[in-house]
Amino acid sequence: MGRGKILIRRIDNSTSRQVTFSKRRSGLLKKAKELAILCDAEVGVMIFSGTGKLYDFSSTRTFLLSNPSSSEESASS
Amino acid sequence: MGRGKILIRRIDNSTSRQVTFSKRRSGLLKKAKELAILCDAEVGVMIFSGTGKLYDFSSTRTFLLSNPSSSEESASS
DNA sequence: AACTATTTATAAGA
DNA sequence: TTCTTATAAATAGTT
Repeated sequence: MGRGKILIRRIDNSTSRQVTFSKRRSGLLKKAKELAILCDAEVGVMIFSGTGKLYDFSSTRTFLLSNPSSSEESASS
Repeated sequence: MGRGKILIRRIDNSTSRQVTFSKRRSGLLKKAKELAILCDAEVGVMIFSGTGKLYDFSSTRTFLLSNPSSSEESASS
């Protein structure tokens, strides 16, 4: 999906890995949200970066832990 | 992403909704797996269909039980 | 952080 | 309902 085809294996270069993490994390959370809306499904996604930072999405407030500070609630995409 | 553009809102027709659920569920789980591998991230996805059936993915066996800040497996940069 | 050439996902159809 | 394919969307590499 880009200028070239890639193999699905760990990206060695840490800068590239970080950039890809940022792009794909956004894409995954967006698709999770779309699935929940389109199909009326309950969807939860949790992503921890290498440094332990959490990025998540939950289609319902009480889906996983009811954490009010979770990061992707009702963002526009 | 298909023969036509769609709006992101609940699909009324239940047959279409089911077909889309099946396709997009697969796509979401695939992308979750790719993110985990490419970026060495911990990723968990849970999806419940309207009938309550669970589809999930976890990049690590202990995903839901471990402390993210203490899991530093194979970090090399 | 933007851009765009390409690959990939997928909405409709068969 | 599994397979196809035209098209929308995601994104890899670039600037």
